Amino acid sequence: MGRLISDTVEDYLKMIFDLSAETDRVSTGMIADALNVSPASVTDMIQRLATEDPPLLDYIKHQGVALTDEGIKIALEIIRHHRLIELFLHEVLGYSWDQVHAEADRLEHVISEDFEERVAAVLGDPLRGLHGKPIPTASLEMPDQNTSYLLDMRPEQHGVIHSVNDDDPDFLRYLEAQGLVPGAKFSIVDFSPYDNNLRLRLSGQDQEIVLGMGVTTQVQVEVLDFES
Amino acid sequence: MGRLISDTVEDYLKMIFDLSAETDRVSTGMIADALNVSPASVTDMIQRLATEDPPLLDYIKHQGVALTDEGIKIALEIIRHHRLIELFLHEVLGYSWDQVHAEADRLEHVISEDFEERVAAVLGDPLRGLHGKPIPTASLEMPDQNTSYLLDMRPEQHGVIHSVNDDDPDFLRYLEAQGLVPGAKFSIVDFSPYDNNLRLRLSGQDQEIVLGMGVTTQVQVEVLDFES
DNA sequence: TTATAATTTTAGACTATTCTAAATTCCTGT
DNA sequence: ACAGGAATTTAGAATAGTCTAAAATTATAA
Repeated sequence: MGRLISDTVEDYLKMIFDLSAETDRVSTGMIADALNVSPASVTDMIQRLATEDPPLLDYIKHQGVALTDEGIKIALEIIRHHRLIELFLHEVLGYSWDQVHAEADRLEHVISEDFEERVAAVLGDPLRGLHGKPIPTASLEMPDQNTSYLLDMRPEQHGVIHSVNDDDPDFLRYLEAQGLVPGAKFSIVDFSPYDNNLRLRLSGQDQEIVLGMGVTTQVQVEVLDFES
Repeated sequence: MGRLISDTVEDYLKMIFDLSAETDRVSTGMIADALNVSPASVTDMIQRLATEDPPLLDYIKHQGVALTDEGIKIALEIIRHHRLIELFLHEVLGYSWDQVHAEADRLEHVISEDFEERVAAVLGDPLRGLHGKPIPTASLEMPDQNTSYLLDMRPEQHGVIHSVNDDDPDFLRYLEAQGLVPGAKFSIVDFSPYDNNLRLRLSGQDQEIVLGMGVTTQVQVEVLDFES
């Protein structure tokens, strides 16, 4: 417990956790892009984290990294902070859903366990964040969510928006304007295989909307068995 | 405005502001003691801050430093953050008055202007902090408070507790147990010139309490013209 | 007023994080 | 199977902040 983890290290671990959703091993280049630092800096850092005691990363030269259990624990702690803070900023201080991310990115590193607990209590121990993502539990379990990407849905299928990426305020305002918020139900009307565009209709709305990969890769859904 | 001020620099400026209440020029040694760093580190830092553009400190070798107007502005910004956050933690999250300081010391550096404004609004733009100290206004004016130290009061005088130092949780719990909280009225009963002990009675209480310099130097009061 | 003590400053070094540029390794396509 | 290009790693350096030990300055006090 008593390890001294810098904000920078926390950012690396959190980002590697996110990127691990895509690939088994996360490459130096992916991390560098995501964190806006040079690949050389990433190599330095991951080598350091892999030789910590206990190691936070499992690193194989030229093959990228995977988080160790220890690394996962730290990442989940920060992700829990982040999502609780986002919800708190919205519920208690009236932030809009596109404003919360930047503030949470700074606060997540400095709050105490006590702060975390009190915020969770005020919010009623929420299971999901403002953008739909699950919040790791106090004992750092990440609930399974049986979701898929909107990208992979096809005509005739029905679904409900589960969660969206929270890091781009413009994108979030766009989604909200379209009604693409967690909980919104929809049916797929058409799919265009050449550009991967999806045409869908939100339940309760007449108009159809067409979404390209810039959107469909950023939105996670639950597929429903029938229209409801 | 767009200067990049590190947390460390903010801590130096805040501390120098506090110490400036005592002396005109603040010495290297005082800062080193207060921040728990070596005198050599302080010399390095104050030389740097005095040669910033614009300078944050006015520094004369071997004679200590004073804040420039620019330095004062930054210090007041952080002090405003600190005191708003302390109040917020108490009012909204139920922290006790001895718990708030450590948390505020970390949060004060990372909150945005937006956060500051929203918290101030939720709290109703308070003028005084949890421990009685004035809160700098949004435009960074520090309200005058016409107070003196409890230390300097003498028998027959009456007063009201204005504010107390917030940085020692044990001390704060002790004060609370004694009823020595901002707003409490009292009369001085006796003064012992050899040990500087003061005997006083809180209004509404029969029992008298004796306080030494360890307490009376840490408590600020408003002197009242008559008992009320 | 001069020696001694206290304080402050300088010098040199360490850690964390970052960078650029050069070297190395891996992968892919012919 | 190997040449070229892409990705990664190494090497060397910068900055912010800290330290200890030594040198310099100021203050004290006989």
